[in-house]
Amino acid sequence: MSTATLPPATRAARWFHALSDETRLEIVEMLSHGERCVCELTGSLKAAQSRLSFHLKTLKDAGIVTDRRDGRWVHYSLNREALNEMAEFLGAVKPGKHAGSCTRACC
Amino acid sequence: MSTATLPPATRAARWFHALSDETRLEIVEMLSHGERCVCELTGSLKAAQSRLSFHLKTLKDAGIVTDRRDGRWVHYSLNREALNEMAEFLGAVKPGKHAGSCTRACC
DNA sequence: TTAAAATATCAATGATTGTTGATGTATCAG
DNA sequence: CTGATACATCAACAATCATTGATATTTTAA
Repeated sequence: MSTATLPPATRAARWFHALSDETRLEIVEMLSHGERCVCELTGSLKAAQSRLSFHLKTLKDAGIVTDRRDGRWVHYSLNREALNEMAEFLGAVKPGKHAGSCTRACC
Repeated sequence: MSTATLPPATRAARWFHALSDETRLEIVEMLSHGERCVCELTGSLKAAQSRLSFHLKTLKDAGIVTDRRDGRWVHYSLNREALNEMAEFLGAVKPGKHAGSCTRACC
């Protein structure tokens, strides 16, 4: 279920989709403080367990978070690499990057 | 139709949603080379006109692009500010930012 | 070995989003 | 004024996504 082999635009679209939901952004915010287990997230975000699980899976499938089982708990943490690549994408796309070499075809 | 007054998480979710579609990412890529009119985008991306228009509206509503009418053409360009804020969000969320001050509640 | 806790998965449903083709609107050229 | 061009909007439909409640799985404790 890795996204590593997908074409770049597809990968990027999945990353952005994973962050396009407020609940998932809250999860990401919490994980930015460090690894958290699902029970902590369920407690803080007022969300049903299966809902949380769904959103965590969405984030995981997109490669934004990783999980680690420890006994009966599962701990989630952010994947720094994915966040870096997203930031890189945004940087590459900033206006002005290509200035000069880009003429317009019409109008 | 501005997003300026929305709560930050809502705003961020909309930005990310706007970039969660491959067609829109292609549009953004093209606009990163400079302002473009719809006819150029329609030509390059193999997409029906109404489809393009829909995606441009989505990007515009999210504040990612701006438009400028010039006679019978409409030119779109990237909104540098929004891209900066997205990058800022990603930077703020990178693991390690809060190291030390964050203890875990359980597990 | 049984029971309970932590989490995942599933099926059903509803909500949101994207696509298509048709029609509307503004602007310009003749 | 008329017709054509560039673009937006709309309605209908299809596809994707999120939510809920129920059930399954794994692990540990008693």
